[in-house]
Amino acid sequence: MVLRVATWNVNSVTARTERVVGWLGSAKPDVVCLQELKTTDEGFPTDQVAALGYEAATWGTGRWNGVAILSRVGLAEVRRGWPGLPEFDGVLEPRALTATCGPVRVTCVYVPNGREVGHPHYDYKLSWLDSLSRAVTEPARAEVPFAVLGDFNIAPTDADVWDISLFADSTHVTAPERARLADLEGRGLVEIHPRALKYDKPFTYWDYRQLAFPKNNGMRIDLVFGNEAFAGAVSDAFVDREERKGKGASDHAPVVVDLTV
DNA sequence: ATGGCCTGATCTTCAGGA
Repeated sequence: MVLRVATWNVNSVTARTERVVGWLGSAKPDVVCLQELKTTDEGFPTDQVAALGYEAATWGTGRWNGVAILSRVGLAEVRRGWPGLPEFDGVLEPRALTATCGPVRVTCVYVPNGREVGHPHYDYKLSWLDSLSRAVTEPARAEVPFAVLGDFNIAPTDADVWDISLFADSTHVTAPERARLADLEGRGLVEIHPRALKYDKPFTYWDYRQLAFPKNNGMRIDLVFGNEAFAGAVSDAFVDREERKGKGASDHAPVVVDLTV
């Protein structure tokens, strides 16, 4: 079967409901990982996505963070986080959700931002990523197609930001962060590189400020890592840049991966 | 015009985002 899997940081599913529902209807993904819901489980527009045929697993606690997995090919064995998931300021934040959706198992992640190098949130980001690596060790080796996908808040290479000279001493591009991505690859996951539909680089995020989108001052921080079974089934992958356009857009564009499984 | 954003809550100002 052909399966379309996507990840998208929606920057508030409440503010974005119309755009999310519209995109589901036009892109017709089978499985979607959403990040930054910025609402509670009760606040998620479950009925509106159900009307399009999607089951929804959510983990949202309020104003910050929040992740969901939508599926129209089945939704089973849902797990919130994993044992050993670090807390920040004593709070277990809703940043990871895993589910089996038909033939694939997916882990949806919203990796901590880090704020500034040296900030406690940066240390939290690195610890969180270490915890992720441990959590994916087993599914990475499994025969079931598995992917971890979401907003990693890391640009894998210098080419994944519009101007690396502006990122000296910044989060998102540091060696310790990138080492965590390499660690995922060391556990048998490979990065699925999306095509850009315009310009040369498949950026996934453009700041709302300073005309970043029209200038294409973007970053590629929404990433997909698949195990061998998942990567071997990929037929196409691209960034749906069109969704970043217009009034009421998220500051992130969806990353879409097509599989033949 | 040489700076230009968006969200939700603590709500007319702020933190956080990246």
